[in-house]
Amino acid sequence: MTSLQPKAKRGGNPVGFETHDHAHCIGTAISAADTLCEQKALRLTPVRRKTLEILLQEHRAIGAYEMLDHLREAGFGSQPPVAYRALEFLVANGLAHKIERLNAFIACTHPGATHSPAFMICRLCQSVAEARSTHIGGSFIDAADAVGFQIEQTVIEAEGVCPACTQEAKA
Amino acid sequence: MTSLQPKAKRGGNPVGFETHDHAHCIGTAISAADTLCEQKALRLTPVRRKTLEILLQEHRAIGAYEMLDHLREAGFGSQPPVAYRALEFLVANGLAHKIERLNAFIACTHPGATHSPAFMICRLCQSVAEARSTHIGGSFIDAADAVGFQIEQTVIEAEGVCPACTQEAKA
DNA sequence: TTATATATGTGATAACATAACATTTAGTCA
DNA sequence: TGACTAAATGTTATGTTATCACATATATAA
Ligand SMILES: [Zn+2]
Ligand SMILES: [Zn+2]
Ligand SMILES: [Zn+2]
Ligand SMILES: [Zn+2]
Repeated sequence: MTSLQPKAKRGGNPVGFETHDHAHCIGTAISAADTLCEQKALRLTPVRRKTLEILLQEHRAIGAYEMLDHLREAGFGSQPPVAYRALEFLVANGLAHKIERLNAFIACTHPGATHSPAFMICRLCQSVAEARSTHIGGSFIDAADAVGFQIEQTVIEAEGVCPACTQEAKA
Repeated sequence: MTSLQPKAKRGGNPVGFETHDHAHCIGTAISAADTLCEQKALRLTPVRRKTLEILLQEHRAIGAYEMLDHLREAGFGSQPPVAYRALEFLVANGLAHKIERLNAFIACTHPGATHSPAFMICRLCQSVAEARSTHIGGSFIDAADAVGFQIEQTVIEAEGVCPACTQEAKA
């Protein structure tokens, strides 16, 4: 993990390439998840909570089998459905997302509001940043409307090189 | 396959939900591929050509193992790399695309120009339409530029209900 | 021709994902 | 409380998607 720091960001910009107080970031996210689950009467059971904690701790996209390894170490079941079911719960309730390009999962950086996320995946350091994608998805929705296609869900992912890796390449 | 027909399209609109002269569509596409490969000094070998023909013939997203079945029947090798390598060639050279959401492949509807395609996937009839996505990808590129992320490739896919299936649902 | 690079065939295996069913746990209500 | 029900978890087995490694064949270049 490098500490090279790209330009500062403001609300509404992508999240994930900047340095930050990670412990605080985890705590905030868990609290938000607790609140959200209480409001929606969802059960954030131990294995689901641990799964979310691992996603937040790692702060990157994690495959289901890598997650399974973590869960096993934490004393939970050791078979694939254990991981897949917990991840499915988190994704279904907006606490995590699946990165289709990577067959991997990542914690949502702004859970609560329903949103169609967009991701930027660095092919060099494998970091993944989530952007609020209102306008990105918006133009897609317009294009779909024009032909009568009813969008229910979108997958918007970009692969490339993150700011930090771009800097390193120049150096 | 239904023959219900949504609104007509013009150039620049999505392709794939309308009825059309399929034989002509295949012939045109193969010719275009021949031309493109000649220009770029690419080798459209028998197995690669057959793979493209199958994608065009089926006119839908096809998994690698289904493709492998077709290739085996056509007298080619019967092991997974046969299909994956041919598909990789077609994708790398813009003659086909991978639909990440489906882990499947589809012929490009307008090969030649480098483009970042966007797809609309019907969850009812499994049809897939490719849209020219200049402005869709464009807004994503702007968002990435704002944080210094260098986009090299994009995955833009929408899942929902196509015009024909929407009509059927109403009826 | 000889050398070199590219492409293909094949067997084995890795990585990702789900079906089916038994067991346990959490909430409901007589 | 205990019996009932629904939800969640554990586990076995299997299905699906993708790649590695290496031998062989084919095309291109010197
Ligand atoms: Zn999110
Ligand atoms: Zn990077
Ligand atoms: Zn295309
Ligand atoms: Zn449809």
